[in-house]
Amino acid sequence: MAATLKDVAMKAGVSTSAVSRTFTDGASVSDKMRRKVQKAAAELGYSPNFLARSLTTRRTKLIGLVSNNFHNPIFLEVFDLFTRGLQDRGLRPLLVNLSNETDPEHSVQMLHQYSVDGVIVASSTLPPAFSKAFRDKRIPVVNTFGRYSSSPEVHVVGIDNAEAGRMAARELIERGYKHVAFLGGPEAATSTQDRLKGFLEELAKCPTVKVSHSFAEQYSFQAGRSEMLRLGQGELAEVYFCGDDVLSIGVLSAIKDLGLRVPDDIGVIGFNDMEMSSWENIALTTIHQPIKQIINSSVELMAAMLDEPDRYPEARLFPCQMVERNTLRPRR
Amino acid sequence: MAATLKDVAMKAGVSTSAVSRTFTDGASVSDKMRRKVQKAAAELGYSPNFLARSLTTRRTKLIGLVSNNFHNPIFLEVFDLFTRGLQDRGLRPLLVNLSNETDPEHSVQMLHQYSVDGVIVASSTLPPAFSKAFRDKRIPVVNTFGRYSSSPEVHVVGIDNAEAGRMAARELIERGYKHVAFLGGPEAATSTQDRLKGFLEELAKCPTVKVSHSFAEQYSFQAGRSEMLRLGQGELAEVYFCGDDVLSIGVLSAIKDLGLRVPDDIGVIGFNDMEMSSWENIALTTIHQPIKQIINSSVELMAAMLDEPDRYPEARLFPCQMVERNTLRPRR
DNA sequence: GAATTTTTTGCAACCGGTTGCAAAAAGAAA
DNA sequence: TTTCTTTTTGCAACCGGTTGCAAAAAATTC
Repeated sequence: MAATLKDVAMKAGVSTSAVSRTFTDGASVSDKMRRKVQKAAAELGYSPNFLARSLTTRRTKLIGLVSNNFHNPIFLEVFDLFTRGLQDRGLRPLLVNLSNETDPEHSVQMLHQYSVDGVIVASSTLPPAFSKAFRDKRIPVVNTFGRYSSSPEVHVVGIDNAEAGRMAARELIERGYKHVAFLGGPEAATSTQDRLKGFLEELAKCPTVKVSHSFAEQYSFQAGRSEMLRLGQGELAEVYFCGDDVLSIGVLSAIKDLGLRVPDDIGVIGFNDMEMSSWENIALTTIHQPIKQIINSSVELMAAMLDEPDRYPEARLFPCQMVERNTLRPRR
Repeated sequence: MAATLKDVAMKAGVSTSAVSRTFTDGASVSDKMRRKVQKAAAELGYSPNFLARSLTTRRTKLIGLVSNNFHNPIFLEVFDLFTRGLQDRGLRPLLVNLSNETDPEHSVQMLHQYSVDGVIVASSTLPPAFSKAFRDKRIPVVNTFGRYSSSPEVHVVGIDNAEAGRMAARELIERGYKHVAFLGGPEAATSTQDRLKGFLEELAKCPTVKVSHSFAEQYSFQAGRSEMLRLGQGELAEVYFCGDDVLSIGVLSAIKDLGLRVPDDIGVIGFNDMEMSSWENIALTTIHQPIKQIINSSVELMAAMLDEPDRYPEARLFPCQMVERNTLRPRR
């Protein structure tokens, strides 16, 4: 149906190579030829077929964007930033939702079959083995929000979760809390483990502060809420460091139902600083994860890898920042 | 690098056709041959290249998923449902973020160049001309959340926004409100116009009820909040029908700052029923838009169009439902 | 104007698959 | 066994492009 290269060549009375060259930048064509071809192309409404082209160039400009986190509002910001960043570089995101996928290996193969130029794994809960599966197929991969390791096997862009945990601990100590608690996301997630580790590490330096911890079943409002309601049955800590903002908001809701006031009776500090946390009726004090920088850097790194596939793996870590709002008692 | 059809054929000592046929279902191959080929393929780690295949089959299984709404939390649910629905049918979403795209025509061409099998336009704010551009290129298109028209030129799946407006009006009348207001999203959006039209239409039947209306600049918390704060300077209505839940939440926040109580002093009814609206600390009374059904139906329709590209355009409309929570005074 | 260099162009092979067609092989009927 | 059907297989052309190479054309130098 649509016009092909051959049609244009015929119409312009030139060889197919000439047409191909007019549509490839950097190729050798005279101005006269280019004009002639462009005229014919315009008349036929021709534009080159990227997929056919990719067969010889071995470049599709397709990037697999894989995630399993379609319930945390912060991921809408993530998708927005990724799609724009990729588009700005002429790359196209092929979105893969791993939420109910039984066999991640299946996705690896599928992306391979679509000849994606690279894959971005945007998740802090997927096992590192998943990202490595792409590397084994020699597909460039960036694990955004992945676990920091001193000897990374794939590129990781994100934050140092252990340091973030320490930061939260220091903040709570400074504010004079004497009984603090960690309310993490899924226990199996590496981000949860690392944040808890850092948190406990720092608090170990202050033996006078009592520490406890527990986990919500997932990063969601209801999970945070029900975990907090459960905790409300027993003795409560003075402040809760939550693994994620959406969890924190669930916790805030539970605290209200328990008849307590924030931050007077009980404090809450979140993690991520998603847009919603700044809403005036929420006003969550939280630790800001610089997702804009993280994502831009991920895209940049991916673009660099397309030119240099065997780049030595690196970890790019960005510092987090406290964002003071209304859910923690003031500093002394 | 990766093994090709030819490699497998050579290794198995058969023709390339035989290999191709073992990987095409419905093709004529003997069991013996199939086993022989599969063995060789397994040893080489071969799997067919979808893009090369698409050249002859003229099917890529790629579906363009276009949206310009990456800030409304409900769209995370939308993307989740779309990606899963498409994946379940072996289709692959190529995500396009139209937010900062100056020239939508550019996206049309790009999707054409990637030979997508179809395009889903998920937006209630994009002009109908955009969807039509795909149809003009003979690319199957479904406009999800699009405007209902009695003579649609492209497939539309969504709700009857005018009817939704009427529904809201009836609800408020029943509850005895005597001064009601419409607080819509962007005035240019067809969904806003249609809802307002229905709303006014129904209220015109009750001349005793006073009606006013205004618009927020976009579907966002801050837009809703600042519009409500502005309205707070003058005389307020008894109840506000908001164009969207996220807008409503901004409105609720403003009302709180104005020192008023919901629903005693002032009522709010939202639209969409996104997950967040059910959170206990929000508990927004709203009109539920059946997005699950809408999206499943869109995917189903898209799948059907792949087999029958010239299907006569239809409008698929789903009824909305009131969801009673805590932001409206009780029915009398 | 001839010789030399540089640029432009077309030929033909190739990228990794699919498929119509006819020949070969296998199975059924006589 | 022979003949007729049916199934399986391979050949070769094709899908829509790109590209190395050598020939042709244009530009430069003497």
